[in-house]
Amino acid sequence: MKQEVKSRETQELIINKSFDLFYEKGYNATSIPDIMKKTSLSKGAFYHHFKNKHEIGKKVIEVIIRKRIKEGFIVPLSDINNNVPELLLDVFTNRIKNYSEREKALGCPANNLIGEIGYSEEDFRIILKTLIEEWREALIKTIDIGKYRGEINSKVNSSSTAISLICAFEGVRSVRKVYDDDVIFNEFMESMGSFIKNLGIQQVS
Amino acid sequence: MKQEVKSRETQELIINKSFDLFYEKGYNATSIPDIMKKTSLSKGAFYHHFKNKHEIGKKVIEVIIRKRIKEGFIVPLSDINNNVPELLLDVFTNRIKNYSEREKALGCPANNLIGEIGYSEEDFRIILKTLIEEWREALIKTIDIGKYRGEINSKVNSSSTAISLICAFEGVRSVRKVYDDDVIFNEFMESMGSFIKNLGIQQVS
DNA sequence: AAATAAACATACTATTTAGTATGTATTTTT
DNA sequence: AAAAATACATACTAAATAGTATGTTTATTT
Repeated sequence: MKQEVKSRETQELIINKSFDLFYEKGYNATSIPDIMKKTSLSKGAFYHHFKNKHEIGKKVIEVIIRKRIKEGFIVPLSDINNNVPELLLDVFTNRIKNYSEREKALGCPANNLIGEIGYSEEDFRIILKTLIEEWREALIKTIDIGKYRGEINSKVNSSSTAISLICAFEGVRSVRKVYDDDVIFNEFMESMGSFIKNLGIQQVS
Repeated sequence: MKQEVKSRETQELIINKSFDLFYEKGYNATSIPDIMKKTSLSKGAFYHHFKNKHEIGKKVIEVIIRKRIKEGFIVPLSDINNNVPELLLDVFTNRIKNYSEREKALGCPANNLIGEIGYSEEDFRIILKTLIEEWREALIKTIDIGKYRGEINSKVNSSSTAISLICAFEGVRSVRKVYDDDVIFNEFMESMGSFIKNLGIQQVS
C-alpha cells in the first residue's frame, strides 16, 4: 500500500515535469535527461514507470492537457444560470485577461503539440482529436441551450459555430506567441466579442 | 559568373528541401543529415553555404514562408475589382477547398513553426511577427477600401477584424491537423462565411 | 599558365540521445 | 524471517547529432 502511493506520486511528478518542459521547449526538443534533471530522479526511475518517450507524451496529453481543457473550457460552460452569450464571452474573451505572462508567451499547450505533429506521431493526433471533440460537443450543447432559451438565434448552426469558436481561440493564442504585447489579444477580443453578440441577433442567410 | 549561378542554385535547393522537411517533420525533428540526404549533397556543401541550422531556419522563414503568405494571402487581396466581402470570402474560405491532402494534413507551415518556438529561438519569433504584420496591414487596407466603397459597415473595426480573420484561419488549419476528414473545414467555412457577410450589415455595438 | 579562391566531398570529433543491463535498498508477500 | 517483488540508482551501449578540419576539383583572377 505504501509502495503504491509512492509509485503513483513518482509517476505524477514525472508527468507534471514533462508537461512543463514540453510546454516550454516543445516535445521534440525535450529529452529524457531533461526530464530527469527537473524531477531530480534517475533514468532508472523513468524507465521503470514508462516504456519510452512516446508513452510519456501520450500520458501528458491524456492526463494533463485533457484536465486543462476540461477545467478551463468545458466545466465553465456548465454555469447555466448565466446567459449563453455571456458565458461564451466569458470563456473565450474575458478569461484571456487573466492569463499569466508565461501562458501568453507560450500559447496553448494542446495547440503547440498539434503544430509539432506531422505525419508521424499518429497516436498523439488521435488523442488530441478526442479532446477537441469533447470540447466541441460541450460547446454545441451550450449553444443549443442558448437557442432553446431564445438567447441565441435559432438560425445559428451550433456545430459550425462551436468549431469556429475553438479555431479562433486556438488561432489567437498561436498568433499571440510571436508578439510581445497584448495588442493582438485586445483586438481579437473586440472582434470575437461582436461575433458572439451577433449570435443573438438576426443572421444573414 | 558561372560559379555564382551554381552557388545560388545550390542554396535554393538546400532552402527548398529544408522547407519540405520542416513542414513534414517539424524544425526540431529535422537534422542536417536529413537535409543532406534530400538534396543529395554533402555536409561540406551545407556548411559552405550556411553557418548552422539556425541560419537555414531563418532563411526558410524569410524566403519560402514569406513568399507563400504573400502569394497566397496578400496578392489575392489586390484584386480590387472584386467586392471586398467576396474577396475575403474567397481568400479565407473558398481557397481551402483547393488545398491538397498533404496541405490539409500538415497545416500551415508558419503556424507549425510558431507552435514549435518557445522562449528559445527569439530570431524566428521576430521574423514571423513581421510576416503576420505584413499580412495584417494588407488586410486592414482591404477592409478600409471596403468601408470606403460602402461594402463593409463603417462601424467595423478594420484592425481587430483583420487579426480575427488571420487567427481564425490559422486556428482552423491547426485544428484540422488532428482530423482525418474535411468536416472541420466545412463547418468552419459556414461560420466564417456568415461572419464575413455580417461585416457588410449593421453591427451590434 | 600560375596563383587563388570558390564549391563542394570525406573523414573526423565531441556531445547528446534513447534505451538497456545490472545493481541495491526498501517493501510486500509467504 | 526468508523469498520475492518493487522502486529506484548507476553504469553502460549504440546510434545520431552539430559542427570542424582537411581534402579535391573546378572556376576565376592575375
